[in-house]
Amino acid sequence: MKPKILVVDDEPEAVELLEFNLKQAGYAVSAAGDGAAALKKARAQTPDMVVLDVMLPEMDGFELCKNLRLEPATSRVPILMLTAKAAEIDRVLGLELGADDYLTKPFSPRELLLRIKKILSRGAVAEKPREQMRFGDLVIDLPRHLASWKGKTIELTATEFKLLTTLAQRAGRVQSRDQLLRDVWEYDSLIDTRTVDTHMRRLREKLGAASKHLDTVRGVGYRFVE
Amino acid sequence: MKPKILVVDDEPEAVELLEFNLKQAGYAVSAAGDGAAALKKARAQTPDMVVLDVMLPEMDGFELCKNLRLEPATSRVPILMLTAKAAEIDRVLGLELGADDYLTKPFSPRELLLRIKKILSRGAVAEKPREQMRFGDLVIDLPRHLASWKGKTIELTATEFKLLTTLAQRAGRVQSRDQLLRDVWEYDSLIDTRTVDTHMRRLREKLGAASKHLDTVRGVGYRFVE
DNA sequence: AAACCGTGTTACGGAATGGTGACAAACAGG
DNA sequence: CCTGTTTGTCACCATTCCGTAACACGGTTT
Repeated sequence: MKPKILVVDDEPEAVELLEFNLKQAGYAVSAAGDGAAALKKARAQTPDMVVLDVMLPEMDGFELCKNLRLEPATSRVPILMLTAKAAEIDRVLGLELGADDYLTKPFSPRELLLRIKKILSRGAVAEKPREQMRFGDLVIDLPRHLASWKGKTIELTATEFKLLTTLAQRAGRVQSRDQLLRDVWEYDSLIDTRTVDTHMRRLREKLGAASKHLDTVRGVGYRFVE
Repeated sequence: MKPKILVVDDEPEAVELLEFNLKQAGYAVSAAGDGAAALKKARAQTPDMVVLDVMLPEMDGFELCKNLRLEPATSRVPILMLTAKAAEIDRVLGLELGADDYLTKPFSPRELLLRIKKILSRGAVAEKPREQMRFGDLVIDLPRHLASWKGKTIELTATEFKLLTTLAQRAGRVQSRDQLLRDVWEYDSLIDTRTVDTHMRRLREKLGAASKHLDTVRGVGYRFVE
């Protein structure tokens, strides 16, 4: 599972540039153009990191940073601040705001990626994906894009495979349909759809006996059990 | 009011060194030499933070960390791990253990104090909902969406589960029916309050012996007791 | 002691939920 | 351009779940 990064900047070109570079580097990126939207997205997605421009309309970066720290859901998410003035640095990193690092504009993409990597590797969150998983007779191999049951490979389509791996990597924890739509389909909008159900059905059909690992939690979502 | 810090290490000299530095910096310090003693002290004092050496006789640091997280009284206390090997870091900070930060030996006192200050400044505000709770033989696991009694899972519907967790997270405090309707059902209007009663009954029935945790407070509401 | 209040208990019909089969659009490969 | 596969959506149905009403019970008040 790629680390999720939330980019907050009011200039569309800046967002686009950041987004391109981060995606290139293998991160999952979402963006927000103002403080209110950023708070909302952060709450909903709990990203692994927030990259945040100080200059924002309405709620400025400082304010947003404080708010992120105040909410239980986001208080521990690392924050990287983008600032124009070197004079602000002390305040940014101080206890009052508690950002994890800063960058002064202009900066190179390489510089940015280095900072991000450093913060994430420091271990704030960073749940690195397991490349191969085995649950009894069920083996899932990510790089080979293969799933097998008792040594016999199971033919899965791309979506089915991604759904299976997403569930398996969070084994034990229930995933809501919305979460799955975001993580597997990469939808932002919350369309009410039975799509997830249908794909679960197809997945179960193909897995056969191995489908005992896929639990339905009525009223909540689905869960992979070991 | 000085923040209380519990230091856990089996080497007396190490404890002394830590104690000196922390007291110098204005913290109230207590110490424990092994896992069992640490658990007992943590329960009794509920410190603001635990500094914990991984290498311990009997119960090692990992085990202790897990146990601290499981008990309601200490599950939210930030933990700073002292570890010798960089290889262990992932596990320490991962979901399984959930320490808040780590330091590799050897480290300077200044470094230690910086980490502590940072964690405390953040954790003071962050009352994040507990993901797992244990009350005697009753275990409630939010992400897995599972409740169990003496290791045996209890089948609960979505609403019943939410009702149980809502009460358990505010253990000790009485919740009025209106409050429960707001928090569990997310209703604004005042509908028939007997709905809560009915669900409490179903919950008690399914919990069996564990229903001793659910108190009725006549004329007020319900309360979860430990 | 009787009326009363708050809660426990039981039962039931409507509503929500998820499984299933079918289908058409989108897509990929030759 | 054709063909077979994949994928999102829909309608239908069995099942489960939930809210309400009605009644029973015990403690409290008058």
